[in-house]
Amino acid sequence: MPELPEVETVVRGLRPRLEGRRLRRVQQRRKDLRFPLPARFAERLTGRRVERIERRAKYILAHLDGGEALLAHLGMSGRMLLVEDPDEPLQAHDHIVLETDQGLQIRFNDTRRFGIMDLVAEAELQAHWLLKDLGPEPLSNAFNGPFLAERLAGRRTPIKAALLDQKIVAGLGNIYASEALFHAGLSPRRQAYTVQRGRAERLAWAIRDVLQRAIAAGGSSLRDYVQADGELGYFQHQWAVYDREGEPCPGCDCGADGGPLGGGGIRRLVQSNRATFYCPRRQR
DNA sequence: CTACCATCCTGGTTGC
DNA sequence: TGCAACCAGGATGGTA
Repeated sequence: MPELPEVETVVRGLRPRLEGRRLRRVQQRRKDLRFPLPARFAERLTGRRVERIERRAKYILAHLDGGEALLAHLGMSGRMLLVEDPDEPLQAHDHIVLETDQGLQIRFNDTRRFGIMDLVAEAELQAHWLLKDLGPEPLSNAFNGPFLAERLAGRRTPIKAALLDQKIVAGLGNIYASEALFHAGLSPRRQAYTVQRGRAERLAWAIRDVLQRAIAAGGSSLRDYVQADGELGYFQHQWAVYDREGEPCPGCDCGADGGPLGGGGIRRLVQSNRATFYCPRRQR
């Protein structure tokens, strides 16, 4: 599930339990996730103190003493489970277990194994191949209407696809891309280069707003997804269009029959092999 | 550049 | 009920 708000929620859950703690035991239960884990992964983590945890786009960065950082990505199904009792049996797909000097375990569980972990020297972090091309943080001051307009200029790809491009904005995924376009009143099919000036301003604002509201709600929980602290986010109840095909969108009579634009409510379409949801009345 | 597709993997849901 | 097809929050890489 993890897009920016979910990763931010996980980071906030991990911080109080991990920052300042030393890793006394690390288990690596398979040699790879999406990519091979680095050489001597568990040994290099064991005994290290976690100085600070931060989020960059959908990545989790745990800065360690000794000059390295643990880089983690949750992929599609990755979860960080906090387990108080180290004797609790491991579950299927628990791939990595970090145990702190207080006896708390953080179990990285990832059924589909699209997740990533790597150990990177601090000095090489900026240039890391997974991080170096990322666009700006959408919640930072660097991200605004004029910036977005400039990045979209000349691009013939649909705006929905452009929003999923992590080089343009870092951290949006399939759910929040649909949601942001709805709130900005822009059709997902619109060519990216036509989003300029006022439209870019509205879209940048909608992106920030939807991400901030999702973070405030603790992210969106699907199926059994649980945050690091065991709580369930509830932003999925505030989705305006995502996964709501056929329902009327909020504050619009698009569900009603008739009218020049027809009815039937929220529509689903496939772009770049991904589902997009939108309201044909409110989004142009 | 861009569009499209396959790919990595598992498991839940849908439809016949 | 059984089973196969389809679908899923990400992201890359190859091809045309």
